[in-house]
Amino acid sequence: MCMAAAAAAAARTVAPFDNCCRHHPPHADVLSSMARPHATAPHGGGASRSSSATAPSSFAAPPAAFGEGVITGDVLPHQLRQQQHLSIFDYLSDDQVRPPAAVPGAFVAPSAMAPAEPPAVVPDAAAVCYPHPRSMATAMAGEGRASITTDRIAFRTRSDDEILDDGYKWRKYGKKSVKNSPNPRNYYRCSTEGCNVKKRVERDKNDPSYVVTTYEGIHNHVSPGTVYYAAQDAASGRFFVAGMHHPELY
DNA sequence: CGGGTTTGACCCGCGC
DNA sequence: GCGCGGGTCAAACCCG
Repeated sequence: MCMAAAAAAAARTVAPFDNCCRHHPPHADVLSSMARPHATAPHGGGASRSSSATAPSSFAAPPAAFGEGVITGDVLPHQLRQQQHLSIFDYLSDDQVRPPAAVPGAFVAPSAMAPAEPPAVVPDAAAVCYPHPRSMATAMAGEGRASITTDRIAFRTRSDDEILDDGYKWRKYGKKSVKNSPNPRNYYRCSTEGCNVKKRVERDKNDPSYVVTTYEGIHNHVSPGTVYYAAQDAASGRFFVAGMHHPELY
């Protein structure tokens, strides 16, 4: 990805951090990040809010919020608050990791869409890839090329709540017990009309204290819990859109 | 009453 | 072809 695109990506990923600072993002590991270079439809997003009212989420920074980042280190709630005005790259630099290709969960304005680089390999021993079955089949059938790309990203968070408040509204449409795992897998779909983003949530079979969340697709709308706010430049006195915050924060 | 959840049934791809 | 497993559907139910 070119620097301009990276900068644009960084710019659009700062907001979710702001948006989520009222929550308590638990330890989060991005297990994989695979992006289809040319998405079939312009998508975009930011953060999301689970529709599961029964489980108020304590987390609001899934891949959408983390933007183009492979978060492998511990980000404690208070640390996040302190750093809420830093860009995604501030986090990335802390962990000495390079940003992966475009992250499905992030909102991307159609005009901001740019060809993504091949998916980054997460240098994390705990990294687990969750390629889309169809993409996997295609990759395996395609002349031995190993590139597997899809609008899917999986990451895990250490949290008591399985429902992560990422700013979007989700509707549960299925639950399935998975072989070799004592924990059921829950299926969610973005409640926004016309948005086909899905996510799967299940507890890590090896460590139940972790929740593995897999996003598939990219939101074609902004987060319902996100609003733009304007800031005034001290020098010029002009107003400009400075980012996104949740109204409750002020 | 509308929207979300639950849960059994169904569909489909894959391996044998 | 058959069985298995993952993903989705949809009717019933729940809740504010």
